[in-house]
Amino acid sequence: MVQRLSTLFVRTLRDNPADAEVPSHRLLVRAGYIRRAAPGGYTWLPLGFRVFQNVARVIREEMDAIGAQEVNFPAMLPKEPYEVTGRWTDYGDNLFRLQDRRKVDFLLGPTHEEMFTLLVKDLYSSYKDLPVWLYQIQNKFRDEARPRGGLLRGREFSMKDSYSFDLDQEGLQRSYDAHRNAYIRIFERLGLPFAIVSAMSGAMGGSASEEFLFPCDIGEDTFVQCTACNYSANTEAVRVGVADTIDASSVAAAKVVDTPDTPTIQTLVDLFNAREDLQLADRQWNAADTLKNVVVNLRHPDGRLEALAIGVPGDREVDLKRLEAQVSPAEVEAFDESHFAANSALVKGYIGPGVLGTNNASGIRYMLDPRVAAGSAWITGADSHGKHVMNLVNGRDFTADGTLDVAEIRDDDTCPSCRSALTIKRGIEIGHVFQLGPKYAEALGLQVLDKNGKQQTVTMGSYGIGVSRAVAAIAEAMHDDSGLRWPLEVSPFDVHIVIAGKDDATITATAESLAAELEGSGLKVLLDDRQGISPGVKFKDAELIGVPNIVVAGRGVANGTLEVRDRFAGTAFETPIAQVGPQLVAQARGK
RNA sequence: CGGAGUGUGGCGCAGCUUGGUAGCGCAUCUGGUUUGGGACCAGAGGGUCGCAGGUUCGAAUCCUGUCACUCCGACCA
Repeated sequence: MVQRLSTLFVRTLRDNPADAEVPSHRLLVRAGYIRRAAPGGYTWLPLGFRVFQNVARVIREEMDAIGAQEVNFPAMLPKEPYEVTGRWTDYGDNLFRLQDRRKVDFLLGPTHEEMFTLLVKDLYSSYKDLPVWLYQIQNKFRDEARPRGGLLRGREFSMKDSYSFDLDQEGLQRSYDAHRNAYIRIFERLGLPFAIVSAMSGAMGGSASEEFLFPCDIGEDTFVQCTACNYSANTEAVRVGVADTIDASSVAAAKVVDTPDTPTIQTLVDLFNAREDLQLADRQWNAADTLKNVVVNLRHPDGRLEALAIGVPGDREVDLKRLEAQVSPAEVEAFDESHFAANSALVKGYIGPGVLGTNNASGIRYMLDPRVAAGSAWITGADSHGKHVMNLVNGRDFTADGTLDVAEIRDDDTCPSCRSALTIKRGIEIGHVFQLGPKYAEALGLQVLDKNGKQQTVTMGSYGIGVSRAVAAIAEAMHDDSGLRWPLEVSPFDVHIVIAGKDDATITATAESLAAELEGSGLKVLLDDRQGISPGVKFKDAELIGVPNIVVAGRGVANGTLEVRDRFAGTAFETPIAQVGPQLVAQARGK
């Protein structure tokens, strides 16, 4: 049925809502696609819900095409499975917990690995049943500390999550590749540009993991791409290779230097450059010649607190996100004055490898950035107030407990794969594929009998797409200054017909007849039949709403033409009335 | 959770400094004029000023608390 704008449940806004900052959020609210209903929760209005359903349809078609089967779980889940896997506590404050009238604990599902695992365990027990791929499109709940960007990060949001179950790693790899390829097709159909980057698996556990990121300045994820090869990774997942060993035989013996008033790396470097006896023959000292030792506390899941020291070149900071990702599930806390006071070996501001390490005075585990090559010489703390030591050689004068790759990644850093330069970009995570491995199957006892009649633990994969987030991402990617622009595949309507100009029976009849013709051919039509509204308002609304094809029935009708506009190309053609229908139908068929 | 800012009809805002019972634009309704780029005239409806206390004869305005929102940071399949 032709949808008339005069009866469509919508109210477009002339002004931007004050609480919306990012363009997709502003436009989705202004054009009447969504309304905020709760902190981090949005209501879909008819226009928005059509787009949402279209995105979901594309996802369904591609998931079904690879043989995945759709199921649907409740959002309110029992605590027990999540206790077994530890996520009842590991998920922390981000988990919505609630109790029933008898004080029994429940949670609102943030993701459903446990439930899918138990479902398969419930029904299947033979290798002959595998592989099996199940998915659902469902609202997820996460008590985000800071929802933002409207649909981009909500506390209740729609996610397509699928799960694969295989007998072995080769099977898992096939399942993973099938989903990965399906995701590529999905995002291509949605018209979303994307980068596939290596990722950390985070709270999900498991091993191989890649993210689909929509590159975009307002994105919350930072990733690197190699300028030469196809390496790309979330900055949290970038792994710098361990530097080659350097021959240290010509390095003079380590020497302690008095360095009063050098609280920062810069003041230390300045002092070395100012002292004639310390100056270098061929260049200035710089921050990269110093070894900075950063001490943090790790809070382990069992509540235990462990101090950890990290040695990084002085020109780099420790990237807390990268650190958190590396030490997960432990959390990073500050090492404050009271902790310094409790460890007398540490001299704040002058900490050096002399006391760090499990076998040294502080007893603190000491990890080195992989850039700190064996055989490299450093200026670093001498563990005595106002003193540093120079020519301290890694491997000769000190050893660490291992390497830990958590220093910040910078533009122009070296690609771990081909040694060319990396560039840093931001992106919105729109999809994520994981090889979970046996973690959940093991925890929940999902086993099947193999050919030999022996119990085998199943290996799993998990694959997510943020459906509501994808709607926002498309809006973000496609909009222009006048409003939204939807690819035909997801547009709420195929054609937006505007009745413009003076009230004229011929114009109205022509528009009505075109609308009926298009609907008859299976297209979805939005007809702006509002009366007493000036054409300018209708044009502005049409551009704001963003249906890609706009047909204007107006002054041209007297000469036998309609104006056909392309929202993306910005073009407008006067087209003979009889040609308009067939032309739009052909375009829609070819989409 | 830390820092900054903001809460006044559906949306955007003024009023708050100096307390006196709420106003403007958009949107909505009625009538009329208008009709190819967010028209005009006349009239109308709609707000316990985020919430709860307090001060005061009197609070949108001052005080305290609280909730929510936005931005930056922390956090975040």
